Amino acid sequence: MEKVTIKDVAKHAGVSVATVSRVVNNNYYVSPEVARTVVQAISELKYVPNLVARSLKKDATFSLGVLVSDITNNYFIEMAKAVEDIVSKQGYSLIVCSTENSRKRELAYLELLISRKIDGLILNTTGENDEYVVGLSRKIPVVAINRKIKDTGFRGDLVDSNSIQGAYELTTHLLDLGHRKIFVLNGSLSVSTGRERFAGFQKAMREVGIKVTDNYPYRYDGNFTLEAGYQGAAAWARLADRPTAMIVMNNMMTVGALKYIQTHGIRVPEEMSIVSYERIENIELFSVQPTIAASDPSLMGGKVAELMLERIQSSGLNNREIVFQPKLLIGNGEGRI
Amino acid sequence: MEKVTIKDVAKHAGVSVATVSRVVNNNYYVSPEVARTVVQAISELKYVPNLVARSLKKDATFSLGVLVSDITNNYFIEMAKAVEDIVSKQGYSLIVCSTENSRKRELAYLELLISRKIDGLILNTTGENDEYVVGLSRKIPVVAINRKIKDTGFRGDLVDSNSIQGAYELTTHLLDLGHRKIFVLNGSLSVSTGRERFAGFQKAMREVGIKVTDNYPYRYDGNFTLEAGYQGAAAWARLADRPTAMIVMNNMMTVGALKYIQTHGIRVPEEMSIVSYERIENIELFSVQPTIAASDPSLMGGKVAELMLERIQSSGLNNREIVFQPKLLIGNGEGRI
DNA sequence: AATGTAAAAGAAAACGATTACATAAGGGGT
DNA sequence: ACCCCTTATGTAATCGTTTTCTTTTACATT
Repeated sequence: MEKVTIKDVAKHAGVSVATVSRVVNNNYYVSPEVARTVVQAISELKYVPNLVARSLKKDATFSLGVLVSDITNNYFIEMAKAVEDIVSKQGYSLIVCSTENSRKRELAYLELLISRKIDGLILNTTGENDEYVVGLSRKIPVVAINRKIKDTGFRGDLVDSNSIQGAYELTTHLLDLGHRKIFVLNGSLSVSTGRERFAGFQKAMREVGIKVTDNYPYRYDGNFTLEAGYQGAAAWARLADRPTAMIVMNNMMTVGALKYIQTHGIRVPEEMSIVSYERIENIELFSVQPTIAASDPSLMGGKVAELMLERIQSSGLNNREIVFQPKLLIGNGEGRI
Repeated sequence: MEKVTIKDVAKHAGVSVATVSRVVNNNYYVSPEVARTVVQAISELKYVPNLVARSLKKDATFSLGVLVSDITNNYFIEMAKAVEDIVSKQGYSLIVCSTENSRKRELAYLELLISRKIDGLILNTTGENDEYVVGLSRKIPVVAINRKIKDTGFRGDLVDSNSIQGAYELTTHLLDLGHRKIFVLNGSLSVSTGRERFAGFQKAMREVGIKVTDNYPYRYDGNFTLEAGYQGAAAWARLADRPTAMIVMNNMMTVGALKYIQTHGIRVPEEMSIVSYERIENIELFSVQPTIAASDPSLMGGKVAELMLERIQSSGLNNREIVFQPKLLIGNGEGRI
């Protein structure tokens, strides 16, 4: 009753452990009769193979590490779910961890996952341990999501949303509505996503003749968190000449900004228009529904899974980059000037 | 460079593997000088212990299975996060899986987790494999969340929200506002949560002299999903004599119902008042903000972690039940009749 | 009849740790 | 001088699998 191993099955079936193993993995000559006996014994004893032992021997754990910046962000959950849906069919499990954008946490989790011998890593990098990640990337398959691995020498894939394009389109949308004084609520400029979204904003502004330099006055550099969004909106509110519009570079910050807006009774879009990058869960039910630029996290997750499985199967693949084009979903958070 | 094991470290440091192991686990006599050499060797070779091998030997994987009905439900994410925060300090990792309330999926995950040799199971049961779970519960520590394990013989803990009380208070709240025709949007009656919330509703109704029998006309039995919520609201809408209020038994269904309400232009609370069980993420930003009864998932998760760690450490504990009292958070989704 | 090959099964060596057991040196107590 | 205990280290067994060797048998080919 307690702890039945392959040995017990072998004894019970009157065969060697090798034979039992062969039946379990059915990948070698075993006569039908013996196989039947073994199957019988397995079900009688309720034997279930010890995956830990198997992992040790096979040097493969059939588990994948997923390291995202914020597990509270529904966007990542959707993505992880899509990944799981696919890889679980091949027997893989996910260990999902949240770095909270902390260098230390990320490193600690990376080390933990490595010692747990994960077969592959799916990483939304903080950008602060990228040298380490580069090292990893030549030991195990790595697929980066949304944020590029900074260091050269990285060996792996990237599944990204076209941040420049998305931010460009959001900005253009505001410009088309007549806005010229636009507040930009940036994400972390230390990660590619943050920089590129800002670049997309700059590009659109430049096209209407507005130079957005480093000391652009209508700007708040946040770190993609709810709190940063709240603070960013507060920074907007403190300005003497409040911009008529605001572009927020991710969903969490947008929620934070909306909370500020809500609690301070700011009328949208009369006093301020707001647009945002990335999907927000249940936005259809919000009283203020910002227009958003977004790529489908399920689709992205599907691609991540696909690349990962390929990379696990065949080594020596070149780096690949899959870039999704964000779509604009028009809301009610912006008005014509 | 590739794959450095304890043997390599031993050789490099000129000691036996046993000594290296002792240094790594520092739980046995090792002279300071030798220890220093070993530490040196470890860092030079960048040795990291293989947790798979350790698990096999120690018969402990330091990983916990978390099986919830719906990983898309922020409520469970918050809870899982709280659990992780605590158990990770003791070196435990979480494998989180989503059953989608499917018997088959739950069973498959249970078997997978067992063969992965998890040290403990945290389970939001579907109620359909409870005999199996009872069996498990006498092999590894099990902590149930929100839903009771049906079968007798279960050996483990339960962390729950007082469903009867929560539903009772929500109903009473509506009754106090003058409502008498109240539509009830039930969750799965096959799980304790669903049954108890319904019972709480019945109790409150009985107190004002209304018998809610099995063929109560204002009722829809859903299964805690978004889709069920949508359908439930549709069922309400189809009634000739629409009840003036609706009580929805979990957050996902409430979101579904709100979506129906939104897309069909039903005015809240003029045409219908709505109250709900469990927190909804970002409800502050909704245009309709139902009053909710909820227990704090972080607090509950903290308790779950605590019970689990205790159960891992000492065997032979009695079953424990921790019941959180839900609090009413008043919104704007209901009106006086 | 001799030989080659495929099918079937077992014995035993891994995988990378932990740990029970054995051994030895150094001191303190008598 | 003897014994015993503590400290320090090594040897080897073990955890539960998979898999490489073997060996044996049976059958087809010549």
